[in-house]
Amino acid sequence: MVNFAHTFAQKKAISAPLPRHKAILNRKRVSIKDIAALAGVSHPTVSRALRGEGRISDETRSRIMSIAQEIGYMPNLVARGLVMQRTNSIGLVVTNIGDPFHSEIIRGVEFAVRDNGYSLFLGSTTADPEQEVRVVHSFRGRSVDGIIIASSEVGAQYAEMFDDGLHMDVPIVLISSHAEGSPLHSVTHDDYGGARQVMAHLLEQGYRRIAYLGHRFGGRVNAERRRAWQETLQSAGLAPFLAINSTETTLDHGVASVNPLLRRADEQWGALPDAVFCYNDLLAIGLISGLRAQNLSVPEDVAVAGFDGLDVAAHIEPPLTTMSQPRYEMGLRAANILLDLLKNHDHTSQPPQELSLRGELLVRRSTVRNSSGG
Amino acid sequence: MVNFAHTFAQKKAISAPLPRHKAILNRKRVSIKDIAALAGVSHPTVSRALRGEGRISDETRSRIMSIAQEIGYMPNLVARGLVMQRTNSIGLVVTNIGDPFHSEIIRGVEFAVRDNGYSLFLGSTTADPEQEVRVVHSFRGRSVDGIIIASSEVGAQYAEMFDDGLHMDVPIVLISSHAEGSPLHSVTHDDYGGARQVMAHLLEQGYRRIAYLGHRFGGRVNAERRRAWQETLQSAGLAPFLAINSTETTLDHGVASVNPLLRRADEQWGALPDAVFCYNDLLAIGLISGLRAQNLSVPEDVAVAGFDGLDVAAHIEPPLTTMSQPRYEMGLRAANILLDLLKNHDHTSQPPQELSLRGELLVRRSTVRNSSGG
DNA sequence: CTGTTAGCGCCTTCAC
DNA sequence: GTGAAGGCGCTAACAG
Repeated sequence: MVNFAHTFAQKKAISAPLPRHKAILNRKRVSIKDIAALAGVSHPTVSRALRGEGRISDETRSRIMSIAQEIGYMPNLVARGLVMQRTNSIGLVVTNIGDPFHSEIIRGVEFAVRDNGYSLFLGSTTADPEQEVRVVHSFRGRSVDGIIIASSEVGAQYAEMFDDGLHMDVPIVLISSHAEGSPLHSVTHDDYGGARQVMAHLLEQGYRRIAYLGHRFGGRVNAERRRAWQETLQSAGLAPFLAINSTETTLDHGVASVNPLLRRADEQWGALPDAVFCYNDLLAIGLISGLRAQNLSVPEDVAVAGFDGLDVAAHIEPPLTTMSQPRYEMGLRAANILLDLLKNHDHTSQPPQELSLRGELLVRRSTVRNSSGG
Repeated sequence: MVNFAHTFAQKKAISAPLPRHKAILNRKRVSIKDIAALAGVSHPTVSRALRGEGRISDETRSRIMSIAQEIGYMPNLVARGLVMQRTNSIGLVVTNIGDPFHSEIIRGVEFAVRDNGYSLFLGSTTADPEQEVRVVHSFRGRSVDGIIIASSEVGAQYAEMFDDGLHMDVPIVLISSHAEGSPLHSVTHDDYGGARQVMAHLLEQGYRRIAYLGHRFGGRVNAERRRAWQETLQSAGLAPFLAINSTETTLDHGVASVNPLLRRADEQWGALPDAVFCYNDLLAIGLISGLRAQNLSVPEDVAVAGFDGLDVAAHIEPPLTTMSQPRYEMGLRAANILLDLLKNHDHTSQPPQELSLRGELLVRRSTVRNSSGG
């Protein structure tokens, strides 16, 4: 089906020298010394030839190249990393790989990283700050050239750890850090602005008793979304506020939030909430499912809005109104910031880059009454 | 919030020696030579002390340990990897990180790997065989100790590439390979058996015109599910068969499958299909969404069954009947097989391990008429 | 118990 | 243009 020899022959020998003959890979791995012996030159010469660097006669170069390809030479990146003090690898830390928000970030980072010839270490933390620190340190032990941390629980404290901000040996870029005020490179989503948009939409639709279903351990991100909710209601002269906090942001926790939510609403308003603004889509989708199980219909009885813009949000019933974050792009941009920093050999002198991206409000039926739209 | 110094003090110095004083990490990274100089011993002695190996007086050992901790020593895993010919890292190849099926596999692998002190390289292929080969070779260049490949498009051909099956320098474990008959270590799901269960359920519910919505590039996996579908219908004396193939397995492709499906059904049966068995949950959820857009109700007009057991499948409307694969466990088991192989220094002599896991049929409302269950 | 010597595979001065 | 020597940080073999 796939002709590997052919595949190989088309690539530059140095970047991915594939063996002409299968079976060659079985031998102990060949080094530049082996090539040198076969070519009758010294290994530094082979090294230069393979990297296309230095003045070398075309004749010896092509001879070396063809031998390299013949015996299936493949540069040892570990050895190169040791001498170069640069591994061409970066580490990515996420809290939960299974969460669609994070998996899109991983996808973006992976693409950018691979596209630039780097390799990617992946580690997860399950939102445990100590585990996060442990993973970051393990990456440093691996001598990665840079680190990206999504949903950091530690955030600004890295600056303290490393004493004076960015002056650490390996640059760090944060994505949607849960921690406050990081003097570090970062890519964030405009959570406050986005949440204001959602709230404005809900008010415009005529909802007044708007509850917030938040994330107890959501740190800065949750705080921003909640603040937008609260300020919007205050500006509109609406009170009291009803907020519930979920300890995790899974579908099941969304379902489980229905009862406390309805109970609290009954206490405060003696009625159902008009609408619920959820910390994220998983909670929102779970909530809708739970409401349906209680024979409450969305949006007629209770409207629901989410946050994130998961693909599946468009395909549930009713389709979910949500603030779509450019998750893939956030990963991509974070990786590009890091790779840029790495080009500058002296990344420690760079001022912190702070990039804030805007999402897009996707209005769907879960918040729109008297409409057949989707 | 988090006291790093404290966190560190509790760990063994060798595994994660954190600095007592912040700011120490700013210095050029310290090596065992620095410690040796401070302690007035030779570096090999430091090396031995740190690894708790060899006979060393308790006095010098503890002196070395405390100096190491004091100056924030951290072993350089690149250097260690070079001399040990073993990096304590493994590579994981997936086709699409964003796909929930793969992200759960990643999660399982990552957990097992980290739990055993290994690091994880991640690469994706977008289902391109050449890209898959490229990623695998880049991992070999990184000198990973082993490789796990999910949904391989190449599969058995690795054996050919490496001439005689398992006798390659780095062991490979396949998860749900799309390619046929691999003489390689593998973890698979019993797709044929699982699909038989789904089909038996559909027949039992009285459906007769059962279509299959497949994955054109699903290889072995798709073939097995489709074969189960076809054989079940044949055994039941049902024909003709209606199968549609989607080029990708996304929600949108599920939506887009509605029209060709209904057209074909009209041609073959002059009626709607009774039920549609889908290659996976994403296609199924998209299909349901698309049917709803045409004012067709599930399961009354058309029943729909999926495959994978995504969490969200339980929370859409109607809840989706699906064959739940133990995705996380598949990743976990694959990693454990690999790690076991790695303990045996001579993994080349091991016979291929082939593990087949069984899923669980989750019957929900999308295939059950005249019922209020879910 | 500890120091000396050597080398993993590669790159980078320098000479020639 | 090319070879010789040295070292990245670590572990391994052998002395003592």
